[in-house]
Amino acid sequence: MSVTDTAAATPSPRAVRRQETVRRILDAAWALSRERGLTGWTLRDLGAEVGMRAPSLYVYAESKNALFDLMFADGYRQLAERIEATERPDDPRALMGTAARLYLTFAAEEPARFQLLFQFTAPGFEPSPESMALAGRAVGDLAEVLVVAGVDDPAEVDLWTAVLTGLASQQVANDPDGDRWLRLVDTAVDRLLAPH
Amino acid sequence: MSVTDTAAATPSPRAVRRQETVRRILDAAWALSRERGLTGWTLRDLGAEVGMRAPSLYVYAESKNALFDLMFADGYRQLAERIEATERPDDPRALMGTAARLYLTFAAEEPARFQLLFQFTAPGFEPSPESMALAGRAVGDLAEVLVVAGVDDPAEVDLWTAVLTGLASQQVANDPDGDRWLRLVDTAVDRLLAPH
DNA sequence: GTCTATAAATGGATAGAC
DNA sequence: GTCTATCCATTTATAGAC
Repeated sequence: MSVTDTAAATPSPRAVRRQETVRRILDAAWALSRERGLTGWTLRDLGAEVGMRAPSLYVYAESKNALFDLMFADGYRQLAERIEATERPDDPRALMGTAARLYLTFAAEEPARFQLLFQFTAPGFEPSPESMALAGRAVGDLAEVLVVAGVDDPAEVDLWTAVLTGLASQQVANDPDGDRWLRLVDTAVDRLLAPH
Repeated sequence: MSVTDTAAATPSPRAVRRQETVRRILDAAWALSRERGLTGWTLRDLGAEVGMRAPSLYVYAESKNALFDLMFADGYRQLAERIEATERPDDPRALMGTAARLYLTFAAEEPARFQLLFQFTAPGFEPSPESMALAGRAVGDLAEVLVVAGVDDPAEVDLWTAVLTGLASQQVANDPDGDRWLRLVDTAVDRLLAPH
């Protein structure tokens, strides 16, 4: 095992420091995106926010797109954590409602994150295969919940993703500080899940 | 009445030529947006497409945002025409289905137009009050159809706009050349309209 | 109304010193 | 790892000739 091995059980102090700096950069990037939108800041701005000059950022990401990719992966990691931390009701209808509310509140609480993760709104950005795998896992989790609720038609998964992202995007775009679309989630679940 | 009055019953030849040039510019802008995305072209590109240099465009629009606003208004005019040209079934359920299909196909056939009209995806662009009035009229038309279908709760209008834009955005983003979400429209109408 | 020329500003990225 | 300095490309917009 090499001295610089970052996957070591006890990572080197150097690797730890590096990870901490990446964390600070990501936090700053989210903060700027929250304040000015996903495309509303430059590398200079980000450097200033984190306490360094723009060129120094290249030590941690080889391009601005690579930075978006770090944010993309970070966002899906946050979603996965949220899913893991949420209690799963036994009742299928309740489970479905919980899942829908989870996705919607996650989307609505950080519009910029929602746009990056679900609407690919960053110009010219395409997620790396590794990041896409994280995204696929999230959709898989939703499909899994649907199966428990007795819905196993792939077309149903499409319908649900459309409805959930539709509610989220209306909420984020037209009532970012309110709950005008958030509070429709139970109605939507009832209608979509009604016997048919 | 002045000689340059553009609202005259018989517009001056000069005004006609100007309108024709604006039309050519708009067509070129839509073509470029279709090929490269709404933000994928510059004023230079647009000028080249229409057969002039970038600075000449300023004769017809005082800024790039003003150009987006012309496109925005043009898009809603296209939607209004489409609505007007569509037969309205007497049966409320059939009417609702027709309206939903109209919106969805309109959105899906030109992703860039959908993004500009319904997702405000152009950077820094905000529609003028005049253009927003056109947009409001379109939502009003949908609400009107819902009333005919026996749905008059404002929250229902919100739910419908969310579902329709959700289906449209998934279609546009994930299956631009197919109909994976388009074909879900009747299912969606049935579920949302089911007695409750 | 269209052109050439150019301003003015932005912003991603690199070189090389420390 | 961070810095200064700078490159280089892009792009909106303006001035003024034709």
